Amino acid sequence: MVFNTNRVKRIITMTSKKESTQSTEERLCPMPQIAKLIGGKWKLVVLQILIFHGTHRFNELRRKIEGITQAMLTNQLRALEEDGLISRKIYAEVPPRVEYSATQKAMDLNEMFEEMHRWWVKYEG
Amino acid sequence: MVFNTNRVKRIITMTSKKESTQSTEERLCPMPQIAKLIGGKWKLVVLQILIFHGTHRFNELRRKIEGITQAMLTNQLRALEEDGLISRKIYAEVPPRVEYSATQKAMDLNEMFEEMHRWWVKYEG
DNA sequence: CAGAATCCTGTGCGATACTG
DNA sequence: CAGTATCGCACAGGATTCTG
Repeated sequence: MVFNTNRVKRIITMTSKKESTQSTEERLCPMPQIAKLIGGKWKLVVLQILIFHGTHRFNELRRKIEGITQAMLTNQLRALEEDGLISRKIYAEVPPRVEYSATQKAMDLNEMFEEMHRWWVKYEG
Repeated sequence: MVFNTNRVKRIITMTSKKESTQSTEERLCPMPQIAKLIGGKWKLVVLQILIFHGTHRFNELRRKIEGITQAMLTNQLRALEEDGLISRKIYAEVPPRVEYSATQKAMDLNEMFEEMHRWWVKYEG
């Protein structure tokens, strides 16, 4: 083991409220549920942009995310909004303007993104 | 912005090798590719177990991961092995024994898991 | 501009049965 | 014990068209 064993133990302890009947899947933080929040092909991309590059309009996102269709972007934005990860602000203008931005809940994912990024640079960059 | 802006700037700088033609998706670390490595319904679950709970045999994993089928577990383990995230050690015994463990590459994801876990506890725990 | 509404397709995922 | 081998479906993901 190269990583800090104490930190690992602490995490395992934190997560094991009941010792006996629960599966490992439950005692650790439940990845399937996390996958629902940030899984899929686009959610991490959208979050990354909104977290690190600030508020964007719909078509700004669309242009920045190569390969995504309008429908998919709409879907992902709706899902993210439902999960409280992004906020949607509509301006009563003509032409209509809608701005998307990361909520605090999403902002707090930035540390995770940083770790993910360091890891990526180390092994795939 | 609540989070540390300097760190954010540093990350953006780190990732932008070419400024001009590349999409944001490419200038930041490419989430679609990361999703290929650790995405899907089971990979994070398997990795979490192997990283934080050490080496496991096939059926040990199977028992710990509620709801997974043999076929799926095999698939995910093969994929993870191909990506260099887990190692597979076969013992020439009867009955056969195969042990799976996290590689260093996977071990280095533990910080990301920790951040993910802190976030989960804060918002969903 | 920012979508809604359709329709369509690939494949992620799973159930089941069989094997060295 | 630790797998393969099939089969099949639901659903994520996508192309296209229409609208306030």
